[in-house]
Amino acid sequence: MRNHVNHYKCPLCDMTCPLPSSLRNHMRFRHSEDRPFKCDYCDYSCKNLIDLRKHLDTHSKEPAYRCDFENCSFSARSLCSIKSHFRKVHEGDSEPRYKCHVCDKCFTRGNNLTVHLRKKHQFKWPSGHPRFRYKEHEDGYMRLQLVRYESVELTQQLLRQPQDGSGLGASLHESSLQGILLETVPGDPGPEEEAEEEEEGGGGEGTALSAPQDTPSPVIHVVNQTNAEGQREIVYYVLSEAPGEPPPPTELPSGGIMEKLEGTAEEPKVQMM
DNA sequence: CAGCAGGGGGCGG
DNA sequence: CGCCCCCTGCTGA
Repeated sequence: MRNHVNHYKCPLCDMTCPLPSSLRNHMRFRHSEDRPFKCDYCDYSCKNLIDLRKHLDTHSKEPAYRCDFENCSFSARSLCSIKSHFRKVHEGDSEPRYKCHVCDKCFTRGNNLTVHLRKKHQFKWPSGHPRFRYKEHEDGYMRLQLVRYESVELTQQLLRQPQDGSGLGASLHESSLQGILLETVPGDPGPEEEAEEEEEGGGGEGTALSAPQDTPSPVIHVVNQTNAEGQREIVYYVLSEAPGEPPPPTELPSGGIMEKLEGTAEEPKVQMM
């Protein structure tokens, strides 16, 4: 009870879950090809009922969803379209809220920012992590989440076993953790302009990656590595348990959400810290 | 070409 | 369910 970490690790990938049931759920979705829910009108099949219902909407001729707002005749064939319409038209929420943390360009949708990050800044997501996560900041903007909350066990395993002899292929970053420069950032959320021996290229636009201000004192491990292709990768690991302090109520939801992202930049202007 | 937006699908919580 | 993925067509610079 002293910490909120995920204790149950998937044997097939680096996912960890807080409960056996959630791990079972994960394995069913992620590592099973069973698609017991089949569409009666086409060859489509999927893994749960919700997705099947979403698919069935695509077979209906007329829009299944209508806007509830007074005198609004907007209709759409998907629920998310209705919701985005409502936010945009009836709640005046039309300002783009997804902000690129590198060049401060704003986008209306997360996936459009994703395209921008990949094409303009050569970001990518590591294997086993199929998407970017965006986090809402104090200023209301959604920005790429550059840290991931890991369990204590997971992080210690990572730091302790740089290479696995068995080659089971299930460890965190496989055996690619050789020649790592490891740097720990103290909990002080001050301006951590900790220049390494590497020179910074472009310079000016470097938006600082700040530790979540609302967390007490997260222990952040910054792993700087070079992968097989010679590209430089930076991986952030954040322990969700700050020693001697209770987990914050605002962030770090009950399960000890873990997020990990690594950004890579092929240019020598790695600025994410 | 970059950005926006609709539609449909995947999947973690 | 919510968030993000991809694919695609449209639009303006």
